[in-house]
Amino acid sequence: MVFRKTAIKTYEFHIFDSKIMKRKVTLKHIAKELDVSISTVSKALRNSVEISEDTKEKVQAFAKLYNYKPNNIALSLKNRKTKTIGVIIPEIVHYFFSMVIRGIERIALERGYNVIVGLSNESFDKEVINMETLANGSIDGFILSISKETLFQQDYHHFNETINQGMPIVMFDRVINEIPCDKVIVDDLDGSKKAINKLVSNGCKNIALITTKDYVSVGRLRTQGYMEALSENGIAPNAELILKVDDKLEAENHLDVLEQSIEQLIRNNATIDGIYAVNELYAMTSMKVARKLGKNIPEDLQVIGFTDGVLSRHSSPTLTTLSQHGQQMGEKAAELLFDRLENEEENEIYQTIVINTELIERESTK
Amino acid sequence: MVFRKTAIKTYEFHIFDSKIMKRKVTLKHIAKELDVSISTVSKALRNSVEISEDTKEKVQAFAKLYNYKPNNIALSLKNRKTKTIGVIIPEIVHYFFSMVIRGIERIALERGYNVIVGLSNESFDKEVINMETLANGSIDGFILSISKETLFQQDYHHFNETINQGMPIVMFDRVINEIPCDKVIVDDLDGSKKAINKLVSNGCKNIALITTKDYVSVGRLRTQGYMEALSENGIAPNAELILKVDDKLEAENHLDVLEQSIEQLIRNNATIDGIYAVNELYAMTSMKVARKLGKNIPEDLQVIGFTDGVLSRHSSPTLTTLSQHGQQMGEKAAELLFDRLENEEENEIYQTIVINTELIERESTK
DNA sequence: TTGTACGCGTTATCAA
DNA sequence: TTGATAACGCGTACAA
Repeated sequence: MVFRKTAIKTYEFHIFDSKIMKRKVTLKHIAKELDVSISTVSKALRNSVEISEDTKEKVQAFAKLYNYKPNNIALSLKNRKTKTIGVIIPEIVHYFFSMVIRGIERIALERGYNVIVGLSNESFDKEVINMETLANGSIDGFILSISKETLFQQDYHHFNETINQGMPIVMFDRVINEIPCDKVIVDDLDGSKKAINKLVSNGCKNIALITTKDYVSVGRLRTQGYMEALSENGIAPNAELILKVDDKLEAENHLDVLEQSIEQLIRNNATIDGIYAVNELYAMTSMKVARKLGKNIPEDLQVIGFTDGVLSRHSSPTLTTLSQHGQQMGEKAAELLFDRLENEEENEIYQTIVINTELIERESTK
Repeated sequence: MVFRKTAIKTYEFHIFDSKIMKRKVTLKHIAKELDVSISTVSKALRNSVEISEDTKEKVQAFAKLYNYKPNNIALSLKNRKTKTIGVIIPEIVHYFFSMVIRGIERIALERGYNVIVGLSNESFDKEVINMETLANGSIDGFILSISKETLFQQDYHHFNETINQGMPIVMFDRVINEIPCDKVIVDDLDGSKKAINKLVSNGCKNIALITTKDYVSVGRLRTQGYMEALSENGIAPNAELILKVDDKLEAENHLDVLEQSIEQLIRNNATIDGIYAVNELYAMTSMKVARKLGKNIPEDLQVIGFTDGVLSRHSSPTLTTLSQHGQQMGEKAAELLFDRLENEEENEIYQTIVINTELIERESTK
């Protein structure tokens, strides 16, 4: 086996493991082969001044030939940090969450971190299990968005325990104020106001709201924004125009129930000329039902949805939405976490970063 | 500090670290505190018969009190396996890929593995970098789908090197036959035939194809299926009816170009009564353009798309599609990988599992 | 300039 | 029944 390093020097190494190398080569292998000590190899590879040029060249040539790479696990154990973070989200087949992951991943690659993804599936138990299996040394910190079940049960002990063990958490979108950690949220209240103001200034007098039950914090805030914005515009909120969908209905007929509820809402309130929905799917479904009932969009009825996703852009008519900037949220969350991890002194001051929503006007509004 | 284990025994432990425990507790801490050796603690916690009941109870009580959990990194180093796999996909904000991840994650949780996700972003370099940063001991194996750029450049050295180092790979969807590894693919050829047969039996005489350039293997196979199915139905393929979109156009105006091309296609061929598109977006866009040109769907024109996603289910009219069963593909890929990792003897026989497509009929066909 | 010893946290083997 | 030791792979302080 001949390895030519320069025009001048040529090293000859006998093949040091007659069977094909299947296991990764370690410092130990190299040391044995070149008949030096492990630490010499280690130093040589890190170009230490302690080692002679000759030895360094020889070692580096050998290492390159056998494609030596330091073992990450050993480094993690030694350094007491893994350069890996855990991301727990309720669902991945979802435009917003996958955008967040994309943002996290982008920053992680940039700053040399790996990302372990865990799905809670909106279940409290899975959220706990996922966190426990990762909190045993596998990762340096968490980025997460709380599952609906956890929000509903209001059991947050696993977050507090994790934080107490010195593992930082950054929460995004679905957060709990009481937990001491950094947070990245969207301005749900302000977003709602933007939407309602838009509808009002476009001439809407009877704006319906399609939202979720109140235990999902974002739903509650968006509802609150709707109420406040109406008041600010001198419009008295009408309970008749508010539809609270139970989104725990993960049953087969979830969509049917949704459609029926919306149909009833529109039928019972013929004067509805605007709909504000707290997510894209509710908005899409509203448009579908409205058209079925003979309403033209946006002439008879204008629709705005929270959460900008693929559906909004490709529906007919295309949907006016509030973008949450999911990727930006992910990037921000990642930066907060990495900064905290790399900051030596423990900082007990936690930030909450608010990402502004953006009204993206499309065909469903005038 | 009193810890009551049973009605009979009560242990009293003095708080062994007066400041609040921030670092995770280790065997060493426990050993020191209880004044026994580390190995005694280790054995006691694993309920070894070597250790006396008394000691076991005491150690276990203490461990529970301080919430001891073995450090995963140390175990990984010792066992030479991490129980973690790497998943490299081109894009995560994509229904199919996120379904695959969901499938992988489900099996991983079930079998006690963690999942590190890396995004290649369709770039060769990022694919290589992602693989290199993970192949240094962080994971036990890969599941991946090849980036378009890699397919285009046909440079597969990183796959071969990884496999040669004894790290197994399972490829899904976008695979290369020549690489020695397990594979999970969809029957693109057969799926296309199902679609074409459906359109033909529904009365279509002039079926257009909207596909990608040939270097994406799935696009090529789907095109081939279209051709063969037409022949089998006694219809001569017409080059005029085939539109090959260059999907490397990631530019802002990508969608515009797509729309224009499709509009031209339909204008130039007024007799088109069926469109088969190799993905959901192309199919949706076709419907949109067709309606703009005054065609009724499905009366004048029937449309089928490959890849079943959110768009198909919520468009108006809803779209008939071929489902790839992304979640099932992910589950299968994960099982193949875990089985191989847990099988002691090296098995040089690689499987290719073909997942059947399913035609999901909706409103865009009669 | 090179090598020895130690520690990261764990388990397994062997000795006491 | 318990404990000392070695090993997994690495980096570094210190000794030679």
